[in-house]
Amino acid sequence: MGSRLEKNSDAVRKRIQGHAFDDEEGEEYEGSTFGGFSDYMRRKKLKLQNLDADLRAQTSQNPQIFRGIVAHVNGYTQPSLADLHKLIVSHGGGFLQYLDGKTAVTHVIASQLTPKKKVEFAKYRIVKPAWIVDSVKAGKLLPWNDYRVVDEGVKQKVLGFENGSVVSQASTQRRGYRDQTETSWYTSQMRHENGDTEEPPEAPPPFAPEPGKPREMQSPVIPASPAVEADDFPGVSSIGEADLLAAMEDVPDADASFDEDDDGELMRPPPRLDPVPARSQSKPVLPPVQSADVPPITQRRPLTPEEYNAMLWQDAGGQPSAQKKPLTAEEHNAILLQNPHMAKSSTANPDFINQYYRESRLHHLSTWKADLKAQLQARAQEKSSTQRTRSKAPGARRYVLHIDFDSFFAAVSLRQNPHLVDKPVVIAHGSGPGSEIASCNYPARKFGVKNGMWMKTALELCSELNVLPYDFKAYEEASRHFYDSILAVEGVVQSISIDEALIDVSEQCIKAGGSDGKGISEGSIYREQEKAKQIASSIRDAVRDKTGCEVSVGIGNNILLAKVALRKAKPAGQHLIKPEEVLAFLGELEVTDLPGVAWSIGKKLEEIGVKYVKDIRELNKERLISALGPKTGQKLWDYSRGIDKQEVGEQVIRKSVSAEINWGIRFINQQQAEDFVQCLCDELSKRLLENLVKGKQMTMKIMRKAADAGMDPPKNLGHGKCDTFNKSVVLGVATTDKAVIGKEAISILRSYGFSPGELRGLGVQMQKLEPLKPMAASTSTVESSQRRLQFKKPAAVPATTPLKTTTETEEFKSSHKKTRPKLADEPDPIEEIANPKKERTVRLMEGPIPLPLETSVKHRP
DNA sequence: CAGGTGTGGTAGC
DNA sequence: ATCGCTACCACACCTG
Repeated sequence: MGSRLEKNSDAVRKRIQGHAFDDEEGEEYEGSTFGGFSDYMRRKKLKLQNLDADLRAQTSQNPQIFRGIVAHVNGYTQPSLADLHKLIVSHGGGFLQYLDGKTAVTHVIASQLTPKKKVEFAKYRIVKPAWIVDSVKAGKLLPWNDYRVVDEGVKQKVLGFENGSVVSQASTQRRGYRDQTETSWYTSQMRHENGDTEEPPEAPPPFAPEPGKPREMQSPVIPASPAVEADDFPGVSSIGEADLLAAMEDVPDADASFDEDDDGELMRPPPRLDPVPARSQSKPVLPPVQSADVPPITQRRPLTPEEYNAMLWQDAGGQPSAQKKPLTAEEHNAILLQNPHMAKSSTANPDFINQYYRESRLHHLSTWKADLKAQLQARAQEKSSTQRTRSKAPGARRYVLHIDFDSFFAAVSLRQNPHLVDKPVVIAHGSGPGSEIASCNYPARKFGVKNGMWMKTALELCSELNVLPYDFKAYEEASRHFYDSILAVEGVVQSISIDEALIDVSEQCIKAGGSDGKGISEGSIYREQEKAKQIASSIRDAVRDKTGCEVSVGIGNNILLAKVALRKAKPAGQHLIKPEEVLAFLGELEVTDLPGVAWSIGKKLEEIGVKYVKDIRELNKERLISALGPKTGQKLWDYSRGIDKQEVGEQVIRKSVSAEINWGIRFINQQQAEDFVQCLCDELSKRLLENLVKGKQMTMKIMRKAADAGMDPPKNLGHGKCDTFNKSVVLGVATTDKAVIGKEAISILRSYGFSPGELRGLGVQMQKLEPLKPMAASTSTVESSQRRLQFKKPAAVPATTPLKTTTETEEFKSSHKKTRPKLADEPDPIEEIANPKKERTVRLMEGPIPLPLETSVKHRP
């Protein structure tokens, strides 16, 4: 296995090669030679002062094989520095005269290096000039590895590898986030204040506007939105291109967001983080176009779908033309988003985040689960504080019920459409090929349709599929009835999801058996089992009664067995696994039927000859552990023998809060990406407040289009094949402040220097959580967690346990008294809680949020 | 070896 | 068209 560094390096190479490939595809570059001035007169005349930009513009018909590369030449070379410079720039590369150790040169070109230089350049890829020359001759980017100056054996620690990918569309790149800020933005700011200047005077700042570039090129013209209309699209060149470019420019006050909190040095970003025009950041290789050529946007009409398609088709490389080159990711997105339907469902829509979360089933499932977990914990805590009798006899038999709706979404939605119950039905947003099937009824399953499947596949299996829409509100209601029924049973309850729960009813069953639950008394065991079956049966009746839907129940002596029994129980049934059946039952299951075993572990097991659970028993524990790791190995060893030590209802406190979106992400400039990240951080901050926690560590998650992935993934507005990048930063102090979180997140995003158009997914996460305030905990914890899903009257007992009682209490007191400088824009948590109405308005769910309390309180322990 | 970070896998419909 | 979330665990690898 390669190291992460090597893996990233591979990714970079793939990407570089991918670019070369993209560029070759669909365009004829034959005959274009270095300099490539032959087409010059055919091109629009451009007033440019910047030599590199000029050269690029003149030679954009050359294969842009060095796109994404930023080179620096060291020492005497053959060909000369000037010639290499021309070669690189005329083929899409970036060039830096100075190597200040901070800008992200991707390659250093040198014929040879002194030992000292080798050390100095240790973090760069050092290649021979022949790499450039040969690549140009070949018309494609050759692997730089073949032209290493430093021996293969020597570990070249390449700049930026640790940041993920070095090579991006950007001609220059920022240093890694860690390089700029050791721990957080604050510390870097401190260093700045101490006069640690980072830029040698002669070196241009990495992301500053290129000197000599006409100013109007770098500033903004039109925000991209559905409002952007175009009158014509004469191809992707001349005016059409100019339109797009204009639309892609940043808005004028790009740094306004950083200036608004003007209350001290702390809030000002370090100079190198200043927002810069998208042009210099994301589109360095593009020939600049005069804005004067852009007709006023208001004069244009929307494009017809055919026109969009035609444009995108050109992008796909169908038309060989010396004039045209593949669109950049930003150009592509700009065209895509001209389609109002696309714009509405993507980041181009200002209300995107709200709209998205309102419709995302996975978001709902996750938040429901978190809510339920919090409530059940509160309940358990309340219970244990009132009755201290939870003394489980060790070694006694246990009876666990796993209860679950049959095709939950489908069953609930079908109540409105009873005529379809015997027909194949799925729940999905639409019937397009990439629409995901959230739930399918049993008639549909007979065709092989499965949850999570894309519509395209499902329709191939079953052409007469009926698609019903989601009804999240109805699901919540059904769930409430479900949990009412579950909680009416005497036992320990654990929520698995909106429609699924575990109950440990051992106590009841053993009592019914009339023994201590340990000895082998057949009569007792029989009576225990019958009791469990009877409980299951009554739950099924109760839920059917209240919801009109079927639930199935698996019964076993531990969670594992209850879970696998449930598989056999479905649909509309129940199944109890007797102790003497356990080994035979489990043995015939495939390993991927075990909880926690899916395709990845399944594949690993297959490689060592394991397909069925019984095969696991043939392996010794060491073999299993060496293949899967110590924990997983041990767990599967146990599982295969029916052993599962986990208890129902084990309390786990929340360790992270996050918000991410990996669909509909289509930016056409850096500013949009950053604005979106800020919105995500606002959302995250809101969720922190709702959960009454603050976080000390933030992680930014980024998905970027894989080098070999097309611009448009098979799923509409989906993320397609991506590389993922995570970076975390430890904040000096735990916070909920969206401004602070946003700055850090944006800073990390920038440090990668990705082309905004290639971003496909973004997320922010807070960890190292601390409780927010003591007051909060006693007044409204329960409320905050029950705002959305409520099956029970709020308990009088706080739901959250302080993480560490002693220190936390201290911290509460101090933070309460201390007049810490209030950061701009920071909501006062106490204030927030004192005025819950403010919070109530925020929630995403439709309809009145607080569900009627009376209906849900059926049982009081 | 205890601690960190980043990556990957899994679960729910 | 389409709504590919989110919390948690485990692991690999690194540092001191």
